[in-house]
Amino acid sequence: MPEGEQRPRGHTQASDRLTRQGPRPRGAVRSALIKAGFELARSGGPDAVVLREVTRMVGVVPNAAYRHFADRDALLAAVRAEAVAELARRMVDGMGRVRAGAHTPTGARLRLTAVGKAYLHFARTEPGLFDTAFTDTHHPSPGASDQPQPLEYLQAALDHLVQAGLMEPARRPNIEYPTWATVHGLAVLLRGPLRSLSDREKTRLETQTLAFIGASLSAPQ
Amino acid sequence: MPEGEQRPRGHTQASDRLTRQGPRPRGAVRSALIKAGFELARSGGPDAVVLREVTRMVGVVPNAAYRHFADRDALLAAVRAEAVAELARRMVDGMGRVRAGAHTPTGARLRLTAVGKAYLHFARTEPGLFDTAFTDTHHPSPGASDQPQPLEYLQAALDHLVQAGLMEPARRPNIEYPTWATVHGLAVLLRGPLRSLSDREKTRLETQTLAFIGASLSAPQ
DNA sequence: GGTGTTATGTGGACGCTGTCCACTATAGCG
DNA sequence: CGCTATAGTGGACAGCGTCCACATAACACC
Repeated sequence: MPEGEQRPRGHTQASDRLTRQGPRPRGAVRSALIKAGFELARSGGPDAVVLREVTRMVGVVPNAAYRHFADRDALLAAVRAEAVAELARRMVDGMGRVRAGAHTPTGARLRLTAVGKAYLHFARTEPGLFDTAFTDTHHPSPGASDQPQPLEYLQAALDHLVQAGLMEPARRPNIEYPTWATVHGLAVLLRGPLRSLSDREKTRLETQTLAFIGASLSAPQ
Repeated sequence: MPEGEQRPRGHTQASDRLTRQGPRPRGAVRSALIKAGFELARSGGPDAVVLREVTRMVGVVPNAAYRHFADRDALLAAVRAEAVAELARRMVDGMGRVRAGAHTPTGARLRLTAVGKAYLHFARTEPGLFDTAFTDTHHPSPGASDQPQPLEYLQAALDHLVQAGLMEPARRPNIEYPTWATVHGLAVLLRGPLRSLSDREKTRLETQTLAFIGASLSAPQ
């Protein structure tokens, strides 16, 4: 025991608030835990979201987390939902920067590539959050809708592609999954087996892959 | 201390071999550790490869592992190399079942889809090994060549596609990466966000995705 | 307006993990 | 035959997720 600072036990007093960091506004700890977990996930991926560290950042004892989450996995699920929401936000931002109307041929094409580029850019610049967004959490993800939001934006972009006449309607059904798989797969490979490629090569591969998708979507027959 | 079984300390004797499991054949422990880790990875993925459990399976004290591997990560890297080798084996098997020659149009096409199907089948039937094969291990993977072997089979299949006249040579350069990304991405998504799909739907998506790849590869211009 | 219930945070403990250090015994070389 | 590198043992440590018992604050209700 280093210093002789005696801390009053039991009966908590007003002056105690500063040292004990007693009660906080309702629900503040819960969101603070998620926020702290989000920052840990950003810098170190899902494995960096360690319960004791999160509570330490919030200034609370480890057990306090169990008042808000069943276990570490539930906390991670909440952080994951936040990471997914952040990815969705980036995709919307990317699409929003396209000036051409969504129903014009060029607009439809540009929006689709904008969605893909935003996805790949997110994976490259926020690897921790990207890994967290797609980690497995036996607990169901809370908050967000059951359907993953990012998929919806891709679906909309593909629908516009059909409406603009750049893709045959017969090819449309379920095509969002091969499309998503291609972009997602490249993002994963660039973070994994292909991580030693230069930034220049990575960018070139991203461009080639988006063209690869475009070639399949607008293939005849 | 439950029983009064006194174990001789220090000076090890012949009769001791049975209880102490003393020295084993040279290098036997190392490969046994990898094999045990491989089985753990098969049933529980990379996180299931816990050093103490691996040594327990081999019948050796935890510290013994440190005579063969720098740390848990090095052991995991060895297990990962084994998982990659297993994936490569499955791909060769799948290609080998195609009877048509590799240089005939139908043979080239069938080989490419056989490679993709083997990849997806591996991910679906051996999820633990699949995750392990693509886990990150700060240690470089030992044993296997620097280039990932599975990629080489894909490259060969694509080369045959060009030679058979089913793909324009101008489209060939680096096309293995978008192709790999598509198959890998689908495998990952089916284990992640799309895991709740029925087996029937998954199989249909796999078929559609391979067709998606084929459409892009053999697109004109 | 006092009282009891519920939500929230604390303290201490347990078993598990990866890893380190000191020690021992064997194998194979000279 | 002796020495040195190699391989295995034993004990320890800190950090982790989690559980239990307890203390306190806010809130509802009569």
